[in-house]
Amino acid sequence: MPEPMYWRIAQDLRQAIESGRLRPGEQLPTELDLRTEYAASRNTIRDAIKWLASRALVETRPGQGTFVVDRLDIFVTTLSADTETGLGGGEGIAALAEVKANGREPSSATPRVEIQPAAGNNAEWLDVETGTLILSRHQPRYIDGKPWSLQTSFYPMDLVSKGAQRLLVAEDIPEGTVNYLHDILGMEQIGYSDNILVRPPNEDEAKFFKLPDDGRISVVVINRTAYSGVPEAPEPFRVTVSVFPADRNQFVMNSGFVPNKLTKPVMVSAAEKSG
Amino acid sequence: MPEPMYWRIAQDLRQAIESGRLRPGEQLPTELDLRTEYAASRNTIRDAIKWLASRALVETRPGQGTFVVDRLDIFVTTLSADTETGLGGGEGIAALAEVKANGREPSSATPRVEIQPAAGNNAEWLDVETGTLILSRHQPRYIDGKPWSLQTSFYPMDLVSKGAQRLLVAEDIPEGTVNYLHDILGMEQIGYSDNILVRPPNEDEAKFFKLPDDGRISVVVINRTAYSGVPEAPEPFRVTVSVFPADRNQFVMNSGFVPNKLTKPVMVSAAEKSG
DNA sequence: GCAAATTTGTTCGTATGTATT
DNA sequence: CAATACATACGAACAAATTTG
Repeated sequence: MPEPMYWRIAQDLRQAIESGRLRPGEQLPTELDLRTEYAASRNTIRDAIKWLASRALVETRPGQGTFVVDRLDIFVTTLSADTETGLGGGEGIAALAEVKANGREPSSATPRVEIQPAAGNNAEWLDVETGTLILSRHQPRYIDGKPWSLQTSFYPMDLVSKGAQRLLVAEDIPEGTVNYLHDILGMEQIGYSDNILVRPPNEDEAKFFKLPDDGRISVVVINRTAYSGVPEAPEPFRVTVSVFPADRNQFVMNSGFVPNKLTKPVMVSAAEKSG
Repeated sequence: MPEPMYWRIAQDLRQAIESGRLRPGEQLPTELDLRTEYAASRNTIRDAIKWLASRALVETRPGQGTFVVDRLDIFVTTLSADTETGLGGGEGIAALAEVKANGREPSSATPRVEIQPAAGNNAEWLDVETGTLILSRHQPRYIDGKPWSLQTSFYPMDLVSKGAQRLLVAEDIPEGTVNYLHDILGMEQIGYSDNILVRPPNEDEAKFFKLPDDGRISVVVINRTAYSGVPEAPEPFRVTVSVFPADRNQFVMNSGFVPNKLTKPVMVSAAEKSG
């Protein structure tokens, strides 16, 4: 008996799920049933279920039972710039257009606007001294009414003093801030740099995205620094931090010439081989 | 008593970690010590520790104890094409150069070459019928001797019959296959499309990357389809699947004009706010 | 190299609480 | 309200891994 019992039970159930014997959405036998089926104690059964739950293969619902996870509706965001509009992927109109092109309905909540001292990453990316006041606009975004991403943009205050007053207003800027800043200040976004990382969600994020509060589903964080000015000396004028739940989002980056087709999500089978 | 005891204990320990009272690498009190400290049973203490472990705040080592996780050495991979070589980010020489530019030593194991029927994603991306034989080259890659990524490339067999014999040989192609195919067949890589997703590791991956076998650390999968031919009708000639552990890798994508500086990893503080 | 001590891992049993139907 | 199902919490024993003497 090299492997612990809870592990062998978990493998058996996993096999049942991956083979399709237990279908997505289907309920597993109750802990008590499994207890007799495998001749193990309830705690051991629970350990096996935890093994499956931590891998997002099943989910438990108090008072109801344990269920095979339903495959989520994956959404794909294009991060590279739109070849036609030149707009950055995932930004303003480009993002909305992509959502709509997939036959889904985007919406966003009223932004929360704050003025705060720059700190850490933001100060560095915006190339300002720590403590310099900057403007932040925080906005939850939805697809088909379901939480999709949490987005916070940071701007130097001098954009406001130069005339971009609408940045201060807690109202959506439907045409996108890139377009707005271009119209009002003549600023051109000449490029941007995305940093992509994965980490466990914090409490706010878990709550907003309705992620299980055990941290097993990570979030993908995209830190975008946008530049204006001249190509020889790009100057940062905006930092946008977007947070997406990792279990229902994929990202696409195109470079050079690629076929112009709608990007479908990649099917990820649990049995996938890489070794 | 609204919150369960294990949760309150976990929060207390989390606070100790985030405040710096417990430093990275430091050992937590043993389960027995915590048992008396919090006047709880050992199982309850273990539930609290599991809460922390599932969020990658601590790690347990059998026979030793529980330790605050040491911050990992984050490596940043640039996915966008090198503006000078035009080579795809993360590919062959470009990848090696990036690693070396960071003062680190890249290496890779001997590739495993196989001929197999195309299936699923690969068949679709390479635009061949399911079951068509394709060539796969699988290669583990290391940085400073530590496992960094698992990479598998798929090629249509006709590249071999047209003369790219070295693809069949289980030997590294140091100049990169893009350069090799260009030299031997005159093929030009005119673009590529990356699909990025996050999922739990499979068993092979967990073993290779030495990830905890409870699935709490995900892997980032980058599916790159590379195209050749003419811009009006790009044709796929290679699919590369790269798998990276999510806890020590970040990715950068540049678009347009951005400052030409070495990309540093983003510091991700556990106390990060987004809401 | 071995034995003892320490520490976490696994497994059982039991009781009570909370959410849902 | 009652039944069902998962969640939390206690206690206990032995196994396995590691360090220490």
